[in-house]
Amino acid sequence: MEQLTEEQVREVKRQVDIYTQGAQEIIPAEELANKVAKSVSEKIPLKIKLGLDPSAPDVHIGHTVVLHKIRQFQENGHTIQLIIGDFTGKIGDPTGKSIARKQLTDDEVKQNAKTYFEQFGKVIDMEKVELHFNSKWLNPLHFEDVINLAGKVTVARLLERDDFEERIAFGKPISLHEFFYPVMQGYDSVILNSDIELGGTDQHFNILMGRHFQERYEKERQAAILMPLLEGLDGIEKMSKSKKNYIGIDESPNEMYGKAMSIPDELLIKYLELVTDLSPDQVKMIKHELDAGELHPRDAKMFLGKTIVRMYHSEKAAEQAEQHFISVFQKGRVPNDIPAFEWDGDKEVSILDLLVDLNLLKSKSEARRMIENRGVKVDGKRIEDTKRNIVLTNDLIVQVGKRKFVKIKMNVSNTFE
RNA sequence: GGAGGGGUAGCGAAGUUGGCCAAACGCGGCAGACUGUAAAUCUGCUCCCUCUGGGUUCGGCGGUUCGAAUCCGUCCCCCUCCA
Repeated sequence: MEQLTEEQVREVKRQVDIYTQGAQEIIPAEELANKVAKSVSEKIPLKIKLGLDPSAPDVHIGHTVVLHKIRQFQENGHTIQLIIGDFTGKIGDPTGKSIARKQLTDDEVKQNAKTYFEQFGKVIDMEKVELHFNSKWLNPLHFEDVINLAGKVTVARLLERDDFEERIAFGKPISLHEFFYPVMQGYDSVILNSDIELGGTDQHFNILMGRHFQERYEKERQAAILMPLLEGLDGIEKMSKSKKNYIGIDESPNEMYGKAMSIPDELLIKYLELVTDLSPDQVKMIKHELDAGELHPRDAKMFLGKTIVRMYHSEKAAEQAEQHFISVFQKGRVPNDIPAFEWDGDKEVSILDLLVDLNLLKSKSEARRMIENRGVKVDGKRIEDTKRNIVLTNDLIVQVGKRKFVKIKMNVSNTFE
């Protein structure tokens, strides 16, 4: 490699700093730096690989951790290789569970890929992405090719994978074809000549397989950037749809803002680093102010909420979400965008029936309990008596807990006076 | 194919000499207090209803009994060990 100019050295450092931010692990760090250096000096973009599982198209901000990293590479002119693992998805990965994951059809894969795209577009520039389906090169392989490929890795090596190791220790079965998942993923890197592969820390083993196979095919080995898995709103478990601890990137501004406010303080910096478009310096500054006690954690979190809403909606929406939050939660006012409920029942009903009919609570028993727990208000006044009857009027506001509101809209046909 | 263990509320887990069991306890969840929709803490709730009482629950079905999560029969499902 030629000697870099001083300016180029600075440029390399700048880029490396960005790519390193928030990463859990870089394997190996020198190689990443070297690759960037080479790219800068020879003005050739790096090929950045990201594999996608085509079976889970519900995108939440946990998924965007890796996307933000992608975006940083994009902004510096590198090439992004998005791989839809359609071949892998069609086989169906049982991954140790007794329930074998269902196999996806072509149509489902396509549909899921489309959903990914629409949503990914909010973080990265989809126009500038190279898209690959790995069935393109995996499908045509003959059994002989597969055997050859399999000959390039040892069983001992494959058994190093944590969950394989674990399953053997616990006497759980491993199907032979499961060994091929890392093999296929590694082979993808060979085909695409990837320079860097991105992934969550759970991809550690698979990404290293890419290095292994590239070496066996006498290619330059890719470097790995492993991003931490983002904890959800509970601060404990990994963010996931099923745990209901996620912020979906399709959610409304108020929901996003509110959810951001409810993350534990300990996660604040991590969120700023991993799911916002703030620069490393901006995050550092906030961290410094927090540590110095100059910035209230609540205010920092409000900034986080605003930033997230701004990214997925707009500056204006972010501003409004903040005003909404201040008004409703800090000052305890009733929000102004309460869902309306068209009421065409009787004009006077028991409070229990009302709560159930408005879908605020599931059963009358639950409604009774909620009242006994002092969690029900009608027009701002707490209901104490479970036997109470409510006379319904237009715009009457029924509230359960802190966050559930419904506004009654009297059906015209039923309004006699 | 053989031997054994088990299926209890969202989860984990007691209870199996029949009544005191709508079922301990923990977690989770919800509400209230305190707050910053954070954490910690405290309080209450957590099957349904016409609620100081009533109804339906402990894998399914059937039986014994005044009375069964607990006993018997049968079926379904899960797990472990041996082959």
